[in-house]
Amino acid sequence: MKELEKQYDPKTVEPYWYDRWQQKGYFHGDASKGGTPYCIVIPPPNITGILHIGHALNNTIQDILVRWQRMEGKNTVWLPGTDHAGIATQNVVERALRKEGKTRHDIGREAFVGKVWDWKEEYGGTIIRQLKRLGASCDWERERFTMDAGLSEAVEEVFCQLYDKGLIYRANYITNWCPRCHTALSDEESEHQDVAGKLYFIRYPVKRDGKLTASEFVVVATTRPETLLGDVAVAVNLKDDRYKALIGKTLSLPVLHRDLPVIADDFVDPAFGTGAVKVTPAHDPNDFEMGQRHKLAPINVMNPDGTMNEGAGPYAGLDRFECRKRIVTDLTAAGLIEKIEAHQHAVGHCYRCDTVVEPRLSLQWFVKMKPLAEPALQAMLDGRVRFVPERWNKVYADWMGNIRDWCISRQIWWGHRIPVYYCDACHHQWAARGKPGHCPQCGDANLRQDEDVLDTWFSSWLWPFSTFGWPHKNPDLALYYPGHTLVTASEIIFFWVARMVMAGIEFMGEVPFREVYIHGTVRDDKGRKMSKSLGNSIDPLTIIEEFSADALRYSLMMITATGQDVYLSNEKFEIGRNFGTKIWNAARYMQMQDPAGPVRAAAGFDAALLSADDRHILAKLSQTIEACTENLKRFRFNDAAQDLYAFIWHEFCDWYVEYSKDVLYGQDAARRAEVIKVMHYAFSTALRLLHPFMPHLTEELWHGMGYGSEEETIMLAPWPKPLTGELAQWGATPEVVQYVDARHELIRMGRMLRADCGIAPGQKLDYSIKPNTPQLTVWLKADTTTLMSMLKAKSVSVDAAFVPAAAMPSALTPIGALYMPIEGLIDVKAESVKLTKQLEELGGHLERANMKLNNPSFINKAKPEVVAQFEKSRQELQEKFNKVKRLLDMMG
RNA sequence: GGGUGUUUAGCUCAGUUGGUUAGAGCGCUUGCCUCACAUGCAAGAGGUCACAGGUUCAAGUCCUGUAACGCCCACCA
Repeated sequence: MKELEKQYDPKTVEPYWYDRWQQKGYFHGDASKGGTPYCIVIPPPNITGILHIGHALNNTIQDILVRWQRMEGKNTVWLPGTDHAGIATQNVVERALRKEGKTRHDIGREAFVGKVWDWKEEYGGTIIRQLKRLGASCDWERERFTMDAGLSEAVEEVFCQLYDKGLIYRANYITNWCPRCHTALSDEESEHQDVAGKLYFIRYPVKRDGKLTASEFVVVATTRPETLLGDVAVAVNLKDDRYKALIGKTLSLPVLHRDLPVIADDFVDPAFGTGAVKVTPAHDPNDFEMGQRHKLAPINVMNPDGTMNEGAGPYAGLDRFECRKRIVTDLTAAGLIEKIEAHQHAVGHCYRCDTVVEPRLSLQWFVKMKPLAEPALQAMLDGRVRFVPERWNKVYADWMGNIRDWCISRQIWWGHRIPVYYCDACHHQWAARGKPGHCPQCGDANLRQDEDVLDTWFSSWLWPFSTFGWPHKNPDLALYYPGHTLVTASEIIFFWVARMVMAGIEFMGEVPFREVYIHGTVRDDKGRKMSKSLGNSIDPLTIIEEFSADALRYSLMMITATGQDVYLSNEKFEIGRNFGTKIWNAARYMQMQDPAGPVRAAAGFDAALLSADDRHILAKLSQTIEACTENLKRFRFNDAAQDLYAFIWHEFCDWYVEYSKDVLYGQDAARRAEVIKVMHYAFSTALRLLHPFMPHLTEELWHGMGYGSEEETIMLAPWPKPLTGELAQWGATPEVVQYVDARHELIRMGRMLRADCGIAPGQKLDYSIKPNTPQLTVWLKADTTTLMSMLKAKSVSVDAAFVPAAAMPSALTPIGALYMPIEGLIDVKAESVKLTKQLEELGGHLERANMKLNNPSFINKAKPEVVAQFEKSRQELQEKFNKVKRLLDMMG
């Protein structure tokens, strides 16, 4: 126990406690200790990354869950680590290399990969250090990297299993190609962006009897004129009368003068463009399929870097966009451009470098996804894994249901090299774990390994079990798999979450986590995504510097409604800072009153000495425990944060501390001791609830106040339980709560009157409250009309008989008396619900009765007495109905 | 094109199974450096709950439609 400084100093306090927690090993989970596991794996940030505000949000949420569950006594692991981020990291190192005037090809594969490792050693830990500054209670002893030995082993194992099962294949196919990164991309890595492009209408001359006709053309529309160099046909719809006669005829490809057949294909939509489509199998996925259907060999006219190759004839060597310009110029000169229209369409962009993606034919590796997706979809439908908020279930299901094969090969050097080997002697090809010495078929030792590396996500999708030592069986894997919760943003549901579910089921036989909490995206105050290029990003470390890590964490939680996007600006962080200051000062107040208070508080209360206010704050505390816990269970972090804020600031500080001053500065020693006990009880409990949100401040106060011994930590203090039994024991009944709440209302009204009537704050007024009909008598210098209207606005009843003038101090004018009915308050909601049920029942009867009476067959068949009797009872019912309705109206 | 989210105070947002007077923070107005806290205290003003219908005794909340903005997915060249 030490005296609290006047000013809280997070800059020294926060790192102090974080280091201590780490030294003491509080973050580490030990499988041999057994118990109920609670495991979260971190979405591994890229080694190229620096902590941005989205990470801060994501990791604060995870830390809150983990710290809460740790206090609940679970065997907790939050497994941290980083992702090697293939393309992104390679780009960074290549850029550095370029500054030296070199390319990766100049230094060779091995040296380049060595350089990336060097870079990783030097800079790859940045984000980890930043997570520590945030207060993340990760199990750092378990830190993993997607390229470390264990994970690489898992990657090879998975590749071989899928390969041997026939789920991995190699094929020539149109893939998304990034000409800047020189690699294929998966569909997910190609981001569609709307682009204001142009639709070029180009004339293809028709040949008759092998000769060009001067005036006959087929006009095709395209957004990428340069690809016409790779055309092998023009397609029309069989049902399109305009072109029927041309099917089977020959056209001449502009510029290159190649002969192109006119073919018929259902794919062509007669309503779009001109109804005639150029067929370019090497540069368009649809055309590729058409080419296959019609057995037309593709012509590739582009190099991997996006320049035109020798197939482009005179345009060889030009960049694709330069070529586009030139070809349009040339076509225009030749009179072959019919028109050019503006055309808005979606174009794929590389998710790493934002270059326009080129659909391009190349030899790539793929994973067959359907067999993996079906059980993963089923797991969600069964509820074995569920998304919060629920709406993401549908997004997940849609993707799983329409899944396409996953292109997993990348033409880069940084990553897990594809473990496929080729024997040139016998042309055998196989996948192997570890580096094989010779060909298993012919024994030849002259082997080649595939040059490509795997998609980064091919290691990420194994993260929940590869990090625990899979494929080797071990106690960690047995206890901590499957994990409990996954916390992430919606952007990587397809990249990562969905694929982890598939891998978990395929290789572990069970989903990797039970629930997936999808939080919102952090945006700036104009609704834009935070990004470096926009210059609108808020650097969490700057915020930590200016406010504190706890302030950052708490503020983020206050404004993050479940799954909603967060709009952020700098001043939002004042919430957390001010809250921290408030708490600090409340603690100082208590310490000043009685430094030994916490010790005495441990003794428990003497119920007979508790006042209504004491009981009230204890009841509110219990409500807060319950609400806060429930809200954490439901991922309602903003509500939980709000609960704590309202309790600590408004109940505890605004009311209870103020109330306590009367007692603590007073003479009644027994009451004084009791109030101090209550105060410490409430405060220390609130600190525990707040710990997951503001870990450093709460630990500092836990020790500063002396709630735990030097060797203890609030991190492992038990999570508070609602005080159901205790409240009854202490006499903290709902009536007491209602009474005190009502009195607060009265006091507020008194203050209002003071303020409105201009009574100086220093001037004492005489408020008297009588039991049962607590009456506030106010003497004020104001007229009755004013008071009446004020009271009316607050809908408080005013006794018609004012206090007799004789009873007033002569210097003041009596103006009114205020009544607050405490006994006999009607629970309008409960009563209404009761009546509503009655009404529904009556309504049902009534409707049936009406139906019967309106039914001709009933009237005809029934005896008149029966009808009369029926009519009578229907009227009675109606009356009853109206009565209930009137009652309801009165209450409403 | 399909899906999905948002629209509530000047601003940023809560508002759970429909139910008492629609809340919070910031900002604003007024008065206070009152012995924990001016990063504070007390009081106040400020709302046609996007719009139009509907269901209900009762709608910010449920249903139908409309509009604006946003996000995701998508091989009409």
